[in-house]
Amino acid sequence: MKLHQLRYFQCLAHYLHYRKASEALYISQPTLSFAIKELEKELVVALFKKEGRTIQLSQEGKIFLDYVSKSLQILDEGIHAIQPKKDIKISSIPTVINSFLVPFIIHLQKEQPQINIQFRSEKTETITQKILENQRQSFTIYSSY
Amino acid sequence: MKLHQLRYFQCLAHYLHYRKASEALYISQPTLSFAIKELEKELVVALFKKEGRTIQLSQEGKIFLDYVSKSLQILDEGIHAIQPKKDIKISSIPTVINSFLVPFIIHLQKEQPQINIQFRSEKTETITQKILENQRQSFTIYSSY
DNA sequence: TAAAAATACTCCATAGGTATTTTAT
DNA sequence: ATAAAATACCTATGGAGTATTTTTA
Repeated sequence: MKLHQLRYFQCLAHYLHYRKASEALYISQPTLSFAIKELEKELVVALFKKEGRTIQLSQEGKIFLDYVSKSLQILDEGIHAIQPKKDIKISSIPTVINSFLVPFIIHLQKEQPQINIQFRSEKTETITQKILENQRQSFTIYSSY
Repeated sequence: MKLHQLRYFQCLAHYLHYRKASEALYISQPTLSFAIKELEKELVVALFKKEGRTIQLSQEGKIFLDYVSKSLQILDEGIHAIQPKKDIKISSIPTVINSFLVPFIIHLQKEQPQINIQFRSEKTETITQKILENQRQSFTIYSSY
């Protein structure tokens, strides 16, 4: 049994549609079909039943989904619990804050609420001076936000 | 992250000894070392700390172990919950029951308590007749018990 | 110096892909 | 006739191994 099979199962149980689920998982439809088939083979239990061109969870599938969801949730909590707090400190000129940083940070905070972000508006000379003094690191974010 | 890495982690956390844990897992010591290292790399957290030639769980390792144990236990319960009840019906001549079947079944019941075993003592002719009538299936168990 | 873990490689099983066929409305 | 899932086949990543080196009590 593989962890990814369980995540795929959970996703397919949600969509009840191989193509849509595979898209949500960013994998191909045959890959998802194969993964589910392998999981069912190992469990010797059909997790889904075909009803014409649509699929439904089987009785065992429903039961298994409950356990898998709880199990994965606890695992994810555990992963999160041991992650060190992440700090991002950004110094920027005002123009960049308004045009680019604010929407990016709003998005980032939604996705990664554990990241602590501080930003301050400063002159270009102050920023470059701090980088040169190694008080800050400089890198470029290529973003489509 | 892989399910086997979590099981390996759990086992190593129990033995706190790579060689012993690897033996309990029926894998080689380097394979265990590599698996744990990969897991730590992915988590960006040291799960164990080396104290001379012995190892201990790190603070994060202790926390993670709690979550992993709960998560895996729920998963295992789920797997068990959807398994159909297994039935084994054995017809046998008395000699075989005493010399071979009894110790085997004692062992099997300990390992697989969900399996329902029925056995009955019968004459060779009755047994072969039942097999021929397809009331029972015949197969040979090669066992070292 | 001996026991344990880490490192360096090799190999193969399988997760993933693309192309195609089968199935059901 | 069309949309969805299954099947067939190929590729490449990484999990497992053995052999060896490094580390530490």
